[in-house]
Amino acid sequence: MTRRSGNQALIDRLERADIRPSAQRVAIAGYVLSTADHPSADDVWQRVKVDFPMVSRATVYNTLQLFTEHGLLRQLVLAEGKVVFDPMVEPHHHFVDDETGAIEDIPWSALRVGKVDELEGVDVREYMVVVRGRRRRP
Amino acid sequence: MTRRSGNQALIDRLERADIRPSAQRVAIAGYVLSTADHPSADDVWQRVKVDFPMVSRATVYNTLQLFTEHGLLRQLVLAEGKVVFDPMVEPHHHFVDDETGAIEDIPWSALRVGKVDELEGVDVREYMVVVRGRRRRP
DNA sequence: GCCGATATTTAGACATAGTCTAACTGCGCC
DNA sequence: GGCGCAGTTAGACTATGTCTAAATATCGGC
Ligand SMILES: [Mn+2]
Ligand SMILES: [Mn+2]
Ligand SMILES: [Zn+2]
Ligand SMILES: [Zn+2]
Repeated sequence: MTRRSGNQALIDRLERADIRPSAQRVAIAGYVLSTADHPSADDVWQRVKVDFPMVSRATVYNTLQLFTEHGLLRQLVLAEGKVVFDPMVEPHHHFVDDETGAIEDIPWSALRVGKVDELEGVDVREYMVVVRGRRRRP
Repeated sequence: MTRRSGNQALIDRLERADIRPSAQRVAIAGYVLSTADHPSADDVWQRVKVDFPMVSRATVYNTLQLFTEHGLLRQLVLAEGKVVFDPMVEPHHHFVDDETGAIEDIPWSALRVGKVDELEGVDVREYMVVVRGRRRRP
């Protein structure tokens, strides 16, 4: 299965991450590596199927796992029953809307967290602030 | 179904929270309201069944939900595939051990978070720092 | 270009957390 | 004692995620 391109940048990105750019992987990457949403695996599957109806659920799950292992995505667990994927792999914080469940990024510099290095007896790998509440009506 | 007591304090606590203290609810409360763990619903079920073998899974789920609605517990989602319950309802932060999955409380005063009130366009209900890493070998 | 080896994809079975339903139990009140 | 209701129960059902075994695509050597 080959794909007419415009996808060269995406293919390069996968190859730089040591991932063979199969058609399915490029299709999945095309959505998930550039979204500002924080989609679940099934969200990604639904979206990719629009352009690529034959892609299987297993392939989407496997591919998201692969991208995560190769540092292109992060997995987040912020709400019940759903792992979501985040293409912003640099440290940042998150806001979770109580009403809609939407997850939004908060830039690292927008909040200030102190004294993490004073925690006793732990080697910290990462940390983030999770803010919950409501987006204000405009 | 009646239960020999020593449970009067627990019964009072449920009644103060406007919850009728059935035998099942008292048994569940006896574990979940005083644990330092952050147990899942099925963890609670397994534990309560030791002393109370006939309790059903639905009752445990319903009761934990009820306790949460009445402010005796909080639900946390910090790792995949499992909602956990936390009897410490005051604001605090959490450490998640990458190796064991164990969740530990970090007192509110142990970390310092600034600029949350400067976030634009959101009404903040709560926030916490989630720290991930490894507990250091002693 | 063909061929065997390897990597990837696929459908569907399986596992598990959580929800829902409909029947049953037991207590409070007449 | 019988009625009504809150609470409990077993089990069916749903949804997310994992696993398997077979099919397919790609690659490197010829
Ligand atoms: Mn979704
Ligand atoms: Mn558990
Ligand atoms: Zn993010
Ligand atoms: Zn806690």
